[in-house]
Amino acid sequence: MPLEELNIIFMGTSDFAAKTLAYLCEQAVPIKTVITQPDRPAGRKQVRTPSPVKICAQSNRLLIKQFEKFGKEELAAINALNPDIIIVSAYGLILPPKILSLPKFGCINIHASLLPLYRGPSPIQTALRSGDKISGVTIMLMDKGIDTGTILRQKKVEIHPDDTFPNVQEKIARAANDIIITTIKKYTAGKINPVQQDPSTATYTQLIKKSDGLIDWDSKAELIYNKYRAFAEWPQVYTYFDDKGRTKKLIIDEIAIGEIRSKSSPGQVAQKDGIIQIGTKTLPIIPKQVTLEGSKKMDIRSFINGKPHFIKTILTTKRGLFPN
RNA sequence: CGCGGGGUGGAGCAGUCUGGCAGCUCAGCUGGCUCAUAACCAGCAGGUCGCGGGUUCAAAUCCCGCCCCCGCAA
Repeated sequence: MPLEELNIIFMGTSDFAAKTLAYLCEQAVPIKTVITQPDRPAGRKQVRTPSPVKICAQSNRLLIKQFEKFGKEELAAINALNPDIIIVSAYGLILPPKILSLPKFGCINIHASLLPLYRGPSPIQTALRSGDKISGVTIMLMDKGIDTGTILRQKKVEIHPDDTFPNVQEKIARAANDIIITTIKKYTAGKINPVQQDPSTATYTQLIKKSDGLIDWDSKAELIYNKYRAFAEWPQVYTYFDDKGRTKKLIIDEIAIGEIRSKSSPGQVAQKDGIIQIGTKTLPIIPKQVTLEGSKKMDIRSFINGKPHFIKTILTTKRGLFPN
């Protein structure tokens, strides 16, 4: 069905969703209305900040609606728009089932994994943490469950060993853009037979908390590295550092894995051939960029210039729990 | 009034509590040494100590006001 004849609503909030919306606008797909989460307080000043989707919608002069909840009024408002189809991408809240049946063609969802793998809120991060080499995007029809709907189309994406969250997200968003328009056209023309997911192979992802970024040095270097890749954008990986008796949080912005197994015990900082390395259960971790609490992001060399006592300290997972 | 750390040569920091010559590591420059190094030796240059006011014989340091950066919280 030609897109021009469809009443399309786009629902989304995050950066990932904004990439799709931007593409749809670029391709002149008529979006009747954009629904995004209300502006939330953010940052140190707690300023109410518009979502990436809202910013994109504004610059494309689209109609924007922001609902605090989905009660009768809100549903009626959506119904009044007479949508033929709603495209949902990373909206961030679970939609009430009543919305799903409002549009003639239902709600379709863009999900950043190859369902039924990685259902839930953090598919990209979970794929990276698992060290997966393949991920992808799924376009599906939404039903009552979370990411359980029938599949319209999927596209695979390769993940390279040094990919981190931002560029994997970018790849997957691009894959989504590659298929979204033709999928909608074919689906609304009745040319796609939705395929059921096999629930026996389904896996689930968790909402990520800031504290998930804490590094456990007593684990394999590969696991720490994968965590760093997954959380590169948010919440980042961090450890605690005894700065002359004061425990401080140290974010490690950029790391690599050393090639030679070191004798250092987990969390032990050492300098070898001028390179700072931190012991793990296996290979050493080499920090390259760090941010100390209260300070700016800097390269490890600069950090050592100011705090030479960092070498020989033992990093830990808790505040105030340092040996000696 | 949410909590906390900070602004000192180009980079990262100490010095501030207890006022008294501007200090450390790195980078830079000059020369030297070495088969060689993110190595070593000798020397040089580079600073309105965030901004404004106050106290004082004397302020990076004490007092008042302001600006900016960052970690937490949300």
